[in-house]
Formats: sequence, C-alpha cells, structure tokens
Amino acid sequence: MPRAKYQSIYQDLKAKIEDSTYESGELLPSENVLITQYDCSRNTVRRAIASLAEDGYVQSMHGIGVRVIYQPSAQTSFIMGGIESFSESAERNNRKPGTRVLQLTTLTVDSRMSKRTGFPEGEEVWFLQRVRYLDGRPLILDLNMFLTRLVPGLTPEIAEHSVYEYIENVLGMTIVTAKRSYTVERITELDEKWLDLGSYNCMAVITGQVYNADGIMFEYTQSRHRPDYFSFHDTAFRKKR
Amino acid sequence: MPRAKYQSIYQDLKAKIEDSTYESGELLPSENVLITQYDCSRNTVRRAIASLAEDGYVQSMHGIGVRVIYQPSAQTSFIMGGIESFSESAERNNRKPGTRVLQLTTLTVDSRMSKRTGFPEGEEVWFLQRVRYLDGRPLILDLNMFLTRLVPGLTPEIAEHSVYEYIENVLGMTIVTAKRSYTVERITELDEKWLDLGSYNCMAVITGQVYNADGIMFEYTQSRHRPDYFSFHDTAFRKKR
DNA sequence: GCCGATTTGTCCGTATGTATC
DNA sequence: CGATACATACGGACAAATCGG
Repeated sequence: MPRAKYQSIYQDLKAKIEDSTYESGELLPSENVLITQYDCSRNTVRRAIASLAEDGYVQSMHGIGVRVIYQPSAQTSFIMGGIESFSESAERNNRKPGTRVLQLTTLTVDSRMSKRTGFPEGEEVWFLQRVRYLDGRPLILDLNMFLTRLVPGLTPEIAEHSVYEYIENVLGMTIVTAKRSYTVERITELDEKWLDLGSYNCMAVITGQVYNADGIMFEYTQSRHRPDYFSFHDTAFRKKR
Repeated sequence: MPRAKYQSIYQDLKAKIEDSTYESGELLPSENVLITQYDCSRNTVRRAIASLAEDGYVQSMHGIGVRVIYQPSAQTSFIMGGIESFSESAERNNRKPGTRVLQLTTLTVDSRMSKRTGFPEGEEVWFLQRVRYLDGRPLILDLNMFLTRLVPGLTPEIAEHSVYEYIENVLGMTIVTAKRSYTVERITELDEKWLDLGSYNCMAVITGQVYNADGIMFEYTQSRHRPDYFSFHDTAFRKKR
C-alpha cells in the first residue's frame, strides 16, 4: 500500500482505467476536477498523471486534456518487467517455479571478468548457476554473481529458495536499480545440457547490473530464456528536438 | 536544443556525468548547491535529477545525496531505444541503411487483424512490407500498417526513403508514444526468402503500436531482426511495498 | 481574425516530513 | 540533539495550446 498521496492517486486512476471507468480514447477529468476530487494540489495530481504516462496508460495533450491510451492485451508467455525475483515473476505469470542449483562457489574478479561484469578487479564474488523450472520444465538458465562482502553467508539452500528474499529480509539490504540489456544469442553446451530447448538454436538473454540503496553495484546477472517463454513490454516516447 | 529550463539542466548534468566531471560512484552536488549553480527553484533541479534517474544515470539516496551510477558500455550490434525511424537508428549505430519495398497496398481491417493489431474493425490501412539493409546486408524485415485517413498519399518512393519524415515534415503529424513488446520467434518463409539469416532459426521480433499527438493509434508495426543485429537496453526499479 | 475560457506546461517559494550523520 | 539532504505537498503565477463564440 502506497503511503504517498500521489501514489494512491496513481493507483486509483490506474484501477479506474483498467476497469473502464475511464475508457480508452476518452479524456480523463481535467486536472482542476481531479484536484477537487482528491482534495490535493495541482502538482500532486500531475505527478500521478506523469507516472501513468510513463507506464503507457495515458498521454497528455497541451490545451486539450489527458487521453487514455490503455488497451488490455492478451498476455501469453513469460513477461519480464521491473526488478523481480524468479519466484515473483513465476507467481505473477501463474506458473509453478522450481530451482536446481548447479554451482555455488566464490572467485576473485580478474580483468577479463571485470570488463564483462562491471565489478572492480580483485573483488571476491559468489558465482551461482541455477536451472529454473516452470511447471516442471527446465526453461531458464541463470547465472548470478554477488559481491561477497555485501552478500555474506550464501548457501545452496538459500540459492534454491530465493536469494532476493535473503538479501532483503535477512541481510536487510535494499535493492533499487537494475540496468539490463536484452539480446538473442546462440545456444551453448550448457543450455543444451540442462534445458529443454525444443528445436530452438537461440536463447533470449538478459544481462544486468543491480544496485543497492547505497548506489553500489552488488550483483551481475545473466538469464537465458527459451524463446517461447520470454516476452518484454515497454513504452517509449518520441524525442523532441 | 531544449527550451525548458529543467531540460537544459538535465542535459548539462548528463554531459558532465558522461565526461566524468561527476565521476561514477561519487555524489552529485546537493540540491541546494545546484539551485544556486543553475539559479532556479528546487522543483526544477529535482525534475532534472528525476529524469537522470529514469535513464539510469543516478540514484537518489534519502538523507545522503544523489549517487552517479553511470558506466560507459562498449556497444556492439544494433541498439534500439526511444522512437526512431530506421534511418535514424542506423545513423546512430554508424551503419549505412538501405531499404527495399516488397509490398505497399491498402486493406480493410477484419476482426482477426483487429485483434492482432489493435486497429478498429473496418478501418482502412496501408500494408507495407520492407527489407532493411545494414551495410548492404538484408538483416531486418519490417511490416508497417498505417491508418490511411491519418497517413494519406503514401507511395513506394516515400516508403523507400522515410515514412516518419513524411509523416512529420510533410503531413505535419506529431508522433508521441509507442508501446512495444519484444519477443523471439521462429523464422518464417518470408524471413528465409528475403534475409541473410546465417544459421539462425529465430528472429528478435519487436511489435508495437504508435500514437500521435491526438492520442490516436495510427500505426502498427512488426520488426524482425536477425539476432546478432539486435540489442535493447533498459533501466528498472525495485517496486516498493 | 480576435477574444476569452479552459486545459496543460513550466517555474517559483515555502512548509513539513523523514533519513542520515 | 542539531545540521544536512532528499521526499512530499501546497498554493500561486504566468506561458502556451486549443476551442468556441
């Protein structure tokens, strides 16, 4: 439950758009109307609207109003978005998650690995490799590297359950930002060995760096998905000149 | 050149981060300092910082300051982002673009196509299929559908050059929002017929709906990329509870 | 074409709350 | 506890775009 007023306005408007109280193509009530409805200042309403626009729910039109451009989509496959643990994603997509830990060791970052991961050379990190199951089928191969000085005490049991829950609830660290890049790569021997690939010879690959509340990058991750169990959604805006 | 003050502050800070005036891991000057530096209000500075955070350049820390988390990346392949025409993307990635128009016809949206594209049933649309060349090699297969009533007068010559330039500069329409989804799909006969696929049996597929300044969806697009010529970057944030 | 009403866009100043040190 | 720094919220002012009379 959001504590901030602009967040609850955002949630309320979003819900009303999703249940067609405000229909797609129509205009939202004007800012002045919303101000009286929610008994707040103009800035607060505008922050809520800005968030809706960022998420692709509405589009503001100068001098006209705010148009609803939301359209419900029939969603298949495995949708990524936000920063989520594997269990959270699986739950959101109504699939039963499973995990098998292949490897959990520590190692020291050398120059080659530093270049690839973004970790400083010489840092000690956990090296964790896992197979992820959805509804019983091995479909995702995950590689994680965590700074051992920020994520101490990792065990295979934790890795099999949820590292993020351990980090947040046990260690009390706050996860904030993740930078990701999405590519498509050829399958590797490891993919073939551990996953159910069907006849695909490519994988959808997500690599990323994750930052904690101190702005320190504490995790590097690579997640390899079988193509038909991968989907990502995004809203973009035309750059003004 | 940005007209708004918060945009020029955003640009200035971004430039100073990219040229290491403010180094990664360090804190930005506090908001109060920036207020005097840029001679503006607190809100204006905060808008600029919020934009930088959205783009993954900085991360705010309550009670501490704003940490720079930017790291320059060695970028290969063909990077997507924002709303860009193919020519614009090619130029930004330092590659020579080419286009071959396969088909340009009009058709009426039926129920099946309406479901797939999001266009209302019965609307008349252009159906445009093109092969895109990068440095002389056929690597991308583009399908575009435009509402004919909003994009009249399309010709093969325009399609070979740049439809977006025609829309913006000749028709005077403003492109604003695009919703996209990224998936990986098996190659089709058309892919095989027109593209240089190497040994890949998958394509990176971007489908999207594009909205104009009136909040009307005027374009549906599907862009099929050979895997090694595709890459997409993103910044995500951990959802608070 | 002009003018006024409406609506969104930008910016300012201030006050208060919360987190860190 | 006080100083500093970011987070939220309010209210006001003016600009810019649109629309109707």
